[in-house]
Amino acid sequence: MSEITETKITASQPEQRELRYEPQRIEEKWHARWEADPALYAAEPHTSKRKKYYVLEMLPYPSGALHMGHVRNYAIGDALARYMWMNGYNVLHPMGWDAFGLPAENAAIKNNVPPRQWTLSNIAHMKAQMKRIGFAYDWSREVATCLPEYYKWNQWFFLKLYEKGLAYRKKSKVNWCPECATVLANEQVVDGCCWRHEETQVQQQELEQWFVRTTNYSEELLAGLDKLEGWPEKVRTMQRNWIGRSEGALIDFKIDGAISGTEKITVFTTRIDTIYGATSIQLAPEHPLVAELVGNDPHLHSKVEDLSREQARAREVGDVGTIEKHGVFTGRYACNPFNQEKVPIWVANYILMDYGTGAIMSVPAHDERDHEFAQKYGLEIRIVILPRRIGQPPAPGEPESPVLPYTEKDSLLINSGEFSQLSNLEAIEKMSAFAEQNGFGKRTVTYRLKDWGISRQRYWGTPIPMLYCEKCGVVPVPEKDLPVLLPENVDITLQGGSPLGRVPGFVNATCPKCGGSARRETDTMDTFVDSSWYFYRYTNAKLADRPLDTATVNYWFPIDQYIGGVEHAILHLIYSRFWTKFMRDLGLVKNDEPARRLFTQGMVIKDGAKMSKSKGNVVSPDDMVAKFGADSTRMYALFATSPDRELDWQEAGVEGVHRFLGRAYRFVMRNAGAVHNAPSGNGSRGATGSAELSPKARQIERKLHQTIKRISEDFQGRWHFNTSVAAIMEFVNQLYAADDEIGAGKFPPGLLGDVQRKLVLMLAPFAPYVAAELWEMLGETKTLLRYPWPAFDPALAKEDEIAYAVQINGKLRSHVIVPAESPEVLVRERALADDKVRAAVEGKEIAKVIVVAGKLVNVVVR
RNA sequence: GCCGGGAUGGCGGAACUGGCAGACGCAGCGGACUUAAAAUCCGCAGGGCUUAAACGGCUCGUGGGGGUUCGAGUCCCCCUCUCGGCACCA
Repeated sequence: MSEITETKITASQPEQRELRYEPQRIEEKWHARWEADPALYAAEPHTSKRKKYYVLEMLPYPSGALHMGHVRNYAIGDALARYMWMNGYNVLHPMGWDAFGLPAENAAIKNNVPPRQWTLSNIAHMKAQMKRIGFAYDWSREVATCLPEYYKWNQWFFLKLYEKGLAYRKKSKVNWCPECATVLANEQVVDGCCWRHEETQVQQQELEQWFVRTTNYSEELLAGLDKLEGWPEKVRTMQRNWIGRSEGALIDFKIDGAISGTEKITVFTTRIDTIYGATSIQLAPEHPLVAELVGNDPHLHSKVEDLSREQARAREVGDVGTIEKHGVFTGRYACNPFNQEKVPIWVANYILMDYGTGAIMSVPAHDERDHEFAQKYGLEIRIVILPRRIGQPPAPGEPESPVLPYTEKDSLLINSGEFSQLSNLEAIEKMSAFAEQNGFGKRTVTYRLKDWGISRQRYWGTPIPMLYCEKCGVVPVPEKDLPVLLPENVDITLQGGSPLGRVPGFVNATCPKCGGSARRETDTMDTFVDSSWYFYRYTNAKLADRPLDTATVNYWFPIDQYIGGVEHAILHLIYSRFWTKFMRDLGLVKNDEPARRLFTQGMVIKDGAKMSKSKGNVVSPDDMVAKFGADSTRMYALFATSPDRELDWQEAGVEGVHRFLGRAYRFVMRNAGAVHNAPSGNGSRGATGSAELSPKARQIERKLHQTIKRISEDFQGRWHFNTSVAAIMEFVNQLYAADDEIGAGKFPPGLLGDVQRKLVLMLAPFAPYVAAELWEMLGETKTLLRYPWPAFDPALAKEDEIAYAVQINGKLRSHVIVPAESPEVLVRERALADDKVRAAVEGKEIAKVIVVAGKLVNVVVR
């Protein structure tokens, strides 16, 4: 690899120069040719007889440079795209940029570069990197979300959301990251910290915010998961948990001694069957009733304040769930509607206002948290469910005292009035119905999923197209006035409030309704809005008067294969599912889900740890490409392990792939000439009949077909491209092993030509540069992307003979070689005739002989 | 705590529905070519024992313990470690 030696050889042995695999030379040549290659463009709908196939990799944030995770992601998608082209599909394989976002502003502050400039130059650089690596993207459809041509449609969608009542404004407690100086969505808070600043604790603040009613689609977002069979179960589970549906009931407890205007507390429970065990009511510190219950009692008041603070702090730190439970008795009582019992009303720090009703009935006997709390404060623990029929002994390992949330079918209610003796599942049914009939409760469904807060107090994002008029109130910007342009030359600082609020030319506007003066909304949209629908825009990226063309979208959608990191399992993938459903309801698209299949690739690590600047273990794609070439870099990313697993980057492994490509390259270099004039066989044998093949040639032919079979199956099935690459390596190794015959010109030229063409075709999805070079060398002119993927002939792939493993009592002792498809009796006979078997069996009784067709014989002796 | 991955040579990893564990690659060792080195080509290669050596033979071996089976990396039960996700959600 050293340059010194290279020069020397070039000088002293010019004839060897050609045999040397020089990726830089090859890749630069093809890189230039592909710059304007129409083969990379998808055909417009119905202009091609090919079936459509939409393969999409998640669009990157233009942070400055590609990292190995990108390379891996795109290498997977690109291999698939190329394979699908070769299999006759009209492939849409686009790329774009998730170009709004905070890092551009941080860079602006740090380096005094305008965000737009910083972003666009990053895009230019990263696009050049992608092209250098040879990804076959249709760049005519490129999208950058920070350009008005794109974000205009974010604003348009926002107006539609507003029109449909799906966007609304409310003052609410929000997650505030002091580092970003902006609000975060719930989804962007990780362990109480900002998703971008893992060290920065999120604070709670009250602000007027725009929200999108994602919860309108809770049920459909959940139900749709069952149908997404092409999505990883892991992602579906994560989304199910995130949506967090629970069925339960709302139950009213009358407050003893009415308070002004309010006389009941409504609790939410999923376990109405335990209601006879409720020994207190617990309210969240923020519950609106608390203030009234506390009244003028200063002691109680400060106690509640403490509880509230404890909860807020726990939330900020992210260890809600582990803090010590505290509470305070309000001195008041409420009435259990089932048994008319008076239970004390408490306020507790473990009750959350934003789930259910912010009030619970506490059942210490059958809920761990309530149990802990009751023990601490000496509240009654009353068992109302037994885990089994009375009179039956406890099963081994079953606790005598069932202080557990029993849900088994044969669990039994006790001490529950007329509901005693019912199983708890029956009880849930009957008690819910009873509560509804008597007007003090009703069945309900609660979700954990919240509406999506999209307001960001940042500059580099899509302006929210709304106006505030003193006379008319909140007024949407008329569609014809879109886009609301993001002003340039804005002074960006991290001081509080939206930067746009300090741009008078932006803020001051005219009310479209009354013509009076109005103030513009100065917040921008969460960048997850941008990425919620970008893949639709690719189908017609230049459309000027609409976000998309429905007919074109309907041709391409749903996405056939979406590929990206699992870190987007919740955020991006829930928002974009929501957006699709919203678009469908607008009549813009007809698909319910954006993507039929989703693949989440594993992370790229180095030395067992995530690559990071602080650890100093970052491997730059540029370095790899410079050292070993793009083909080796991307092929290694597929070879090192299967795409779904974590990949430990080893430079020596890249070098190994480079060596392999060199072997393949040299093989074709040496043998291409021999076949130029030979008939180009459509069958693998060309002009030569089967009978004339030497054993070695027959073996090569067989291996060829076996290899095509393996790779085709890997693409269609499990995507274990690591074994696909290994299979090609094995094949090339066999070609070298036959070099005595091939080198001596003893191989039929038809076969030799076929072998080389198909070898190149198989390399094409993984190492497109060297494949293109060798393809040309073989005298082929048609571009590889439009050349059909080779078919395999099962008859030619079949072995003539099979070596059966022979075991004695399950231990390998020998092998016997028999013709393929020998009947079982023959295999058995040959195995028993084997010397080692006879020796082992000598004087013993053969109990059984097991023959596994095509694999082994096991002789069981006693 | 709950849910879901994972644990296989010196290393990355193969073994697809139970059937020859370690494909392929890296590192290593030996040889060919070379004045020499690099590059290239060929070969060896899980551990232990046996053998002067080679061949061969025996034996142990897929995180640990048990089980099912003619046969288990693969299936079942229990446990350890590890990585991800969720976590007072009532």
